[in-house]
Amino acid sequence: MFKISEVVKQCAISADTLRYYEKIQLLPPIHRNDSGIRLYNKQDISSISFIKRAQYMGFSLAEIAKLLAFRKDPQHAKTEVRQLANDKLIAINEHLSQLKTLKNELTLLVNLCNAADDGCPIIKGLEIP
Amino acid sequence: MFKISEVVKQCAISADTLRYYEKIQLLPPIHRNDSGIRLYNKQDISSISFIKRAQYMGFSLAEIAKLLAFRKDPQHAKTEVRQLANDKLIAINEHLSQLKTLKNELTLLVNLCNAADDGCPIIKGLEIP
DNA sequence: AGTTGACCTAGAGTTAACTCTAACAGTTAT
DNA sequence: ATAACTGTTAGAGTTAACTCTAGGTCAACT
Repeated sequence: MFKISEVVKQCAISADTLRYYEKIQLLPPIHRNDSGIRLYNKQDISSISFIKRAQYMGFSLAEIAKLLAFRKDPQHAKTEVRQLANDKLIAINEHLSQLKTLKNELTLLVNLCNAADDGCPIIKGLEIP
Repeated sequence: MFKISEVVKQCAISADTLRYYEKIQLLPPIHRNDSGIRLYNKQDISSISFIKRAQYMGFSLAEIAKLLAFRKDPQHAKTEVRQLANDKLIAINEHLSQLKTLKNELTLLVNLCNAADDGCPIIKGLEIP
């Protein structure tokens, strides 16, 4: 059983965020001691790690809530979760190609900038369209 | 001179957004006719295109405000704008590598999902750490 | 006994970038 | 002339995901 400060350290998350997750029911009501202090158990820690990892992987908290629900009933999860992941992959690919384009354009402009005498080519580049 | 509805079509932007940009002084006060109707001139259209393009390129409205200011005084812009673009490039590279990792992990999990019999490997994959 | 320090709460504030609402005015079409 | 359309405003609401504030309790040290 871990007090909130221990979870803060272990999971690299703020106490506010932990309480917030509980408030929005992303986490279940956490067990309390007689003084009302939250005591997180291993399952809670596992859920928090799950949340952080899923978040890093691009899932929103709303999506993570579904994933956590599915985690309790894996038999029924397969199709829906795969759909969720597939949708994410499509979005990520779109995002990736946009970022690559942006990177190329910016790199070009920054390089041009090193050579230019008059004005700033970054500004000019943005003016073209 | 273009009425707001024309700008909406030409620039693929909402009237609300145009008025919002003027309110936050990203755009200058737009010329009005006797009835108080906004009439955008070519310079305004150019600024709006500039904004949209810069936005697509990953600049925030706050950054774009600076770029627009610099656009009026290109002589002094070079260093600062290049710095802005350089910072953006660094952030984009970071973002790109994170997205690539995420894509690889998700692809792997989705592929595993096709083969699994018990539970959902996406869920299990998230549980590992 | 007193003072930190960690913890608690409800609720407000933050951020970016819109988006919507209500209520009104002027323009165009029939 | 009347209905429909397009425009106007100030200001409130939205979204996600926190983050902070004020005011309080409780346990541990000095």
